[in-house]
Amino acid sequence: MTDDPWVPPVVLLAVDLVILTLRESRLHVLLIERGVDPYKGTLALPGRFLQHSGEGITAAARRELSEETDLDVATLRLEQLGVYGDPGRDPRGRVVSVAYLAIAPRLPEPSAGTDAAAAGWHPSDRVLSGDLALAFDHRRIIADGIERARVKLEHSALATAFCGPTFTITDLQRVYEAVWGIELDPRNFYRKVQKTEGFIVPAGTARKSATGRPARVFRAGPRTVLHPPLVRPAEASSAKEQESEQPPDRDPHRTRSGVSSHPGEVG
Amino acid sequence: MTDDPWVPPVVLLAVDLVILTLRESRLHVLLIERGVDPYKGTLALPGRFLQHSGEGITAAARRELSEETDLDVATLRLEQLGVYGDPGRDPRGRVVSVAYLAIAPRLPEPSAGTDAAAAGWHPSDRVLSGDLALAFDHRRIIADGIERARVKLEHSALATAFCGPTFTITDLQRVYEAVWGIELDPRNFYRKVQKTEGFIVPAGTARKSATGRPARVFRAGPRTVLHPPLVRPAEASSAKEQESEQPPDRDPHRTRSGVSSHPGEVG
DNA sequence: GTAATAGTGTCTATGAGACAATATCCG
DNA sequence: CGGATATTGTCTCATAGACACTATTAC
Repeated sequence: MTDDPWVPPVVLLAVDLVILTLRESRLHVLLIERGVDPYKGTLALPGRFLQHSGEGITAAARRELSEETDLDVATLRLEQLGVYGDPGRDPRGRVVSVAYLAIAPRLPEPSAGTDAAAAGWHPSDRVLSGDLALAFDHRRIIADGIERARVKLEHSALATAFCGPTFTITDLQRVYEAVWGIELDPRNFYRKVQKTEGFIVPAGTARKSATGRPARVFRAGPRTVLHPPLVRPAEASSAKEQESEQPPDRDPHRTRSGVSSHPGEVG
Repeated sequence: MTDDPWVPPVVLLAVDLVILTLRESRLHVLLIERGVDPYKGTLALPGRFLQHSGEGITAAARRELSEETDLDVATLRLEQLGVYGDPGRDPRGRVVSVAYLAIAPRLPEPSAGTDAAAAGWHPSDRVLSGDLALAFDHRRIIADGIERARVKLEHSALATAFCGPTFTITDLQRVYEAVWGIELDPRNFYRKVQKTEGFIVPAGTARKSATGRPARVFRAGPRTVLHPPLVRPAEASSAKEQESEQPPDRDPHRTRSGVSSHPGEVG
């Protein structure tokens, strides 16, 4: 806050959503195809400008989320990722965007939003690898969002948000494997998850599968913070990220896991 | 990003800085006393509006930092904390503020900034406890910043940023103790820090102290990410924070340590 | 039976935490 | 020397990871 009497310049404020889900054991992100310039025809994150001066930022994000998904917005969580406001990131002028991260269980095909020619799920690795062209700085926002999800999987019960109301321990393992991009030992994972009291709780009957022994079914427990954390192996960070996801380090306080993967770090 | 042809509302964009340092083994935050309304005479974070439409957000933050401290800005690190943009947080209108976290070694008394009647260091616990009145939502911003620092201490070499160019292992321990608000065993801390290769490296001669055996001197090493992390004990999180720092939970994915202590989380 | 997945038991290496013991300064 | 702090050593317990083994289904 400054007290300068002179009138400061104004900016346009937008929200962008990184909505992640699992489809066929792979991490996907929801993208829309832009219907107008700039970047007409290019894939982009769902987002919108603030509708009016009194609209809260998270309120705008929540509204956008409900437009893009058919889910009950009240059950979904939104977490602020950060601000992306480089001058020149949007040719229309000074647009500052607040990015949010949302995790969704397997969804039906998304309903096309008002301003979206098409909305659909895209594998995260295709996005990160540069296989797909993205509008604005949205590739970086997605990379930051995925890294945030990776970290949160270690320390919070976020993984259950990828699953439906009930799930098996194997389901949960697939979440970790997809987001972290590695394989885990099912037996150690099983014990680890079970031992973390309150993480998951039994939910009735066993679920039969086409083959093999039916698995017990669980639902998310009251515990939201994993203590001790479910540490991801070193490979899960260094290996995959350095080649694809992370741009050259800009700040010494970021590296392995994106402990400081928050946008806007500067030296 | 939305494609609506209609003109969206604009907001004023500001940056606010949470600058932390250690003084007499206690965590302090830099505050200025506001010279004009609103909140004239109240303590607040140093901050400013964007100077012109082409100014980058981090550039603005860096500029504000150099105004408030005499330090070489190039050596300091700025990390984005989040966006604080609730309607009504600023009586002057729709002001959205991007908060940054900076860690500083022991500084000389700060130079009064242009718009500050006075600038000075204040113990963090007095701020968090509500002992001191703060302008706007700055108490929450500070709480978020401190929590971020606590987490980063676990996973990154951030602690060295609190120290001068060289320091002893005991110096480093005091950083952890002050930020985490607990006491650590010097012997275990010593080994732990030494074992983490690249965290700190010897820097020449031993430093003599008034009493006791002189300690070896180190400087920050190349390693910026601690792997495995320097886990803080459970008491360091739950105990202190629940009473003072954290408001009632708003999101199930936050609790112990502020894994998700990023602002703006909503259900 | 076999195939396949779920779940349990066990061993080992490593790290955390407690804490005794030693080293090196000042006076 | 005694007081104080630094540094090293050692012991114990808990956990992670590897992996053999048993259980329960479908066919």
